Amino acid sequence: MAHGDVRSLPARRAANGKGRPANGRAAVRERNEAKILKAAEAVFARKGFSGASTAEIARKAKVPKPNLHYYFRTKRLLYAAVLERILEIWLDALDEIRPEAEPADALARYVARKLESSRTLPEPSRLWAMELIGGARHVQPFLKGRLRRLVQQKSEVIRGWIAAGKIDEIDPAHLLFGLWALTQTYADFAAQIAAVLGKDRLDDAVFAAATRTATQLVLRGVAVRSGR
Amino acid sequence: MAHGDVRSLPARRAANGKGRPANGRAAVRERNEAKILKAAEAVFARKGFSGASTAEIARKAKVPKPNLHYYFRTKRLLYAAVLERILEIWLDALDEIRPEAEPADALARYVARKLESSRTLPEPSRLWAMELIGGARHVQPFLKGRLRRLVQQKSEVIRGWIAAGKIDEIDPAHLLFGLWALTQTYADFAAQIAAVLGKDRLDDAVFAAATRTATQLVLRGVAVRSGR
DNA sequence: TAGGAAGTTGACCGATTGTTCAAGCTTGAA
DNA sequence: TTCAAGCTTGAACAATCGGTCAACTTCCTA
Repeated sequence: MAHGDVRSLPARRAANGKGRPANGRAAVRERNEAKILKAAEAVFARKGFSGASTAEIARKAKVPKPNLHYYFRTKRLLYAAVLERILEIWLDALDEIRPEAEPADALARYVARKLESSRTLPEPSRLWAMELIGGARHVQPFLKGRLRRLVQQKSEVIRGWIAAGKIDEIDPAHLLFGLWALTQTYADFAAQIAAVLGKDRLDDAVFAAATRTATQLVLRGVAVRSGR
Repeated sequence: MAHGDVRSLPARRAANGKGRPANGRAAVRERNEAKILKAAEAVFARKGFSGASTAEIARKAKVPKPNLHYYFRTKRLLYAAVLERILEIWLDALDEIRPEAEPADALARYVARKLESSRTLPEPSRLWAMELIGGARHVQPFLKGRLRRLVQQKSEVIRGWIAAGKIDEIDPAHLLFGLWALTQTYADFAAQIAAVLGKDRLDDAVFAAATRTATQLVLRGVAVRSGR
């Protein structure tokens, strides 16, 4: 990642393991960091890094501004911490793409999971999109490293499916780009989709139709031969 | 649109019709406005509305900062002027979707045109994406009005294709959302795609593969029975 | 229970934000 | 040739920017 370790200001006794209720120094720290991270995520997602102001984040998190700098030394480190949290969410669904899985199941489940996280966690997706549109300066190492290797690895799985005659010929990487696009659009461009559909927000019915449509495009698009 | 008429500061003798070479007051104005709009487009596309600074736009356009305010009274009006230019580009390709067209041709041509503009004009697409992610505050009237009507109208065309048995059952609006997503991702998220593919920029080969993959997903996805 | 680290916060820093102003320059119409 | 309208621009505006500081309170530990 393109940032120093945030967890080094004071020593971090960390984890707390047990779901201890709410006491002790560590608990205070954990609670405040969470409050700030959540507020930061929302503001960065709407305005991008340079558009977001620490004052607005502090206001939304209901802490005085110097408190932000106490827990995260700079705006940039706060941004890095928010991005780091998002990476895992972003990658999570990809483990549906496994060699031994049936392509129809795997792809349908992947689409469903990605759409589900567009529904329940739209802000991380939007922040990620903002970062990429802005040139991905803060996540370049991740993209060129871990994500690139992961895509190569999953592409190998898809090529395996093709070789086994389970799906039609298709460019594996571009299939993945398509899957990302088809699913994240419902988080990133929710405002457009809602307005066009004449709704205030994207409700369950919209996501049901989205899942049906995206799944159909993908499964028929790669001509999955179901079964065995 | 969500802005006043920019063209009302002094009287605008406008248009110039003929491709007159480069003289006269109107020509100076036209040239400077174009310079500023181009620079503004690039900066807004990278930073969003609130993240962009008029100083950076002025620097990039190579004009003193007060000159910006002479031609576009405020930052917001400049932003509105940039957005307005983009709307037409955005809608243009949609006229491929016509009742009398063969679905296979129409959809393939639509995908190709959209990908072509992702390749040649990525910045307008990115600016549009930034605006939508940020909540679409400046383009809400357009989305709920003109775009909504256009989508309803094109959905009717697609429903016609379905009724005529030319393509399979599918939700027309979500098919359009999918088409937008599949094509604009190559402009909006170019940084991610390039990094993952190990390239510096998206070259012609990438766009060729993108066109093939997206077209395949769409055409097979809706099971076009090629006509005649 | 005393001491000190951890956490909180109002006031303030220089830099940058969008915007205004007034003075000067350029140019086309009379 | 005149001169007002159009255009240019350095200087400066209040407001906000990210960040610092020192004084204060809270609470764990020895």
